[in-house]
Amino acid sequence: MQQLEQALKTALQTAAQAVFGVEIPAASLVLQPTRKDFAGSFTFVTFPLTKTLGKGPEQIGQALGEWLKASEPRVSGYNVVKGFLNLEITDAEWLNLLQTVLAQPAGAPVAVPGSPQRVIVEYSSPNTNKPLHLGHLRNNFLGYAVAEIIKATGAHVTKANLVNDRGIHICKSMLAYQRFGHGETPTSAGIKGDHLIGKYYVLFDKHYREEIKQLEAEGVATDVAKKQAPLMTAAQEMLQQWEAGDEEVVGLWRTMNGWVYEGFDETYKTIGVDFDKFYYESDTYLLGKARVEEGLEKGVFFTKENGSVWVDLQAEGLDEKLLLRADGTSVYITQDLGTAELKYEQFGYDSSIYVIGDEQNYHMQVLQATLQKLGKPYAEAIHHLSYGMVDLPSGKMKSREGTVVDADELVREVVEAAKAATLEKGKTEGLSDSELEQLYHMLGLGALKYYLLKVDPKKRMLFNPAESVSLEGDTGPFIQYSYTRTASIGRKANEMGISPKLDVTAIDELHASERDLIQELARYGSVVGSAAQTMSPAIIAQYCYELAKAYNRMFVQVPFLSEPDEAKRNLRLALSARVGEQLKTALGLLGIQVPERM
RNA sequence: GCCUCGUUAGCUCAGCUGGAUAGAGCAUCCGCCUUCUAAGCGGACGGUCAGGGGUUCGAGUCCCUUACGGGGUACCA
Repeated sequence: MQQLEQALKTALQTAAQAVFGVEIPAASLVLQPTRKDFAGSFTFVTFPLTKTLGKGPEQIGQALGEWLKASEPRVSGYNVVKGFLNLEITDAEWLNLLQTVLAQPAGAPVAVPGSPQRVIVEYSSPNTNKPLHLGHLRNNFLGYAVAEIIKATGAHVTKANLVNDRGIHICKSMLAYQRFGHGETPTSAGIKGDHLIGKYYVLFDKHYREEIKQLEAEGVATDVAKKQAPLMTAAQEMLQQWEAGDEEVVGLWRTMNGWVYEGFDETYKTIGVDFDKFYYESDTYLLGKARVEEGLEKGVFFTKENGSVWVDLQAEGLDEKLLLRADGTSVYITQDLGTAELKYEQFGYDSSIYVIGDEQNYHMQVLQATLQKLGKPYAEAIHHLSYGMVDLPSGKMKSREGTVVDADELVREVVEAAKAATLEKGKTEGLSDSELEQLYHMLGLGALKYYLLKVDPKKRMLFNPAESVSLEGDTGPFIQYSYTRTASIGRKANEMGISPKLDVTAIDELHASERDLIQELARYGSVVGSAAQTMSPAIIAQYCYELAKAYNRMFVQVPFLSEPDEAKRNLRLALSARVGEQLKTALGLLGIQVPERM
């Protein structure tokens, strides 16, 4: 595709030289895809040339078009509408393009010049005090997809999960468990470990609020009550015990975190995300202090009277930021400084991506600026894939108000919806029970993943339950369905004993739907490139949709197996097979699997 | 207050470095299954691109401004 465009650009320059004796400035030498309602495939805008040439836009278009039609073999025709020169490409050139596409396997790495080679993507990064919810799903799907997309550019990618396994929030669950748990376990309760812990986190909050209410009734001011409530002080005590290595507390912490990890593992498995490396905040939270020391020695950080350590980022347009508390304990950013260094030591990345919600934009700026102050070589390599919140039709998700959408439950629902729809269609006789279960799972998750990934990550999005399980239109199952059509055609061809040999020389004319499809297929490389660069799986999702649509249009317009002309039939079978492979790999980048039948 | 992001069809979203009559899906309505999967295809309806200025051959896109909304601005994470 790029070669074709490049060739046309050079031809345009030659044309301008031959006809007008001038050079087209690089800025004006832009080709854009022709709008659907006009004939042609590439459009050159002649407006910018009117000044230098002193001629009308149409006149210029006519002259250039005429020259190209006569002298450029790739151009079969042209038309001029106002300042737009639309170029039509010969079928031979389209077939040429198809051959270069087919020369590479569909899953072959797409080289992107100047793209990073060693990449680490940190995503998921859950707290271990409650189960995953809808917001985590967006994070997980984004992280997984971005990692896969960058892999597709040939880079070496490490998927990392920084587990936030320590802190006051964990102690709250632990404390509630101690008080009200009666030795309950996930097995004895028959509840997934993460949900069990989540139950106690909620329980803590409930009792805590009762205590506050009671204190308030006794005439204590609200903010004082919040600090003085017995449960809160007990939780803080527990955190100190934990940091001091108290055996009982640490033991309980290990047990309860263990339950949570079992629960998370199960969820990760069902939603199909994975990690190459786990970091635990309990291991890394002290590492940042060494970086703070380093900054003080280098004189880029400073100490206030009370002993707290700060960095002054006002020159960078930020504020003074605290790096270490007066009592010497670390804050949020302290740990991040440590983890960044650790990751660099272990993986030597030239790009380190953090998949974190956009409420932390400022924090990430501070992190990067602070690392720059320290003169860290990897500071520039830090990229924040900042994504927007997922809103519900009822408004914001708030865990305290119980308006969160639980991840496990949501997955069950989408799979159930896929099952119901599949049974209704009744096209799956002959599949075994386990194959059917797999199919429902693929479709349900396909719908959910596509739904969450098709929106630009940076934007806040609305989660509409009905639309997330929808199977029609711009949805995952629509694309999966298109894939099964290619698979079906392939099977039938096999049964009929056809092993298509593509002979492009025997084809005199292409159908419009075939040209469109070739153009779609040829775009894939640049699509992956820009998705990787902008860290946007939405671009891949859109592409899958466009490709599937182009295929379906062709599917209803021309015959495949019953095409009498053998050369044409083979071309279509080759196109169909390629579309299937391409859809499979592209959906794979989004973590979406494809069934052979549905 | 300051910083930052957003506002496109009834709803959910596309719209690449400014380019043609602003595009999809859903919803509503109308067609198409005795030939390869109708989870499909075609068509209709639907827009003062939040408002106002500016830059230019040309602005949804760039600049300024107003309104509304989100997020941030903690010795919380």
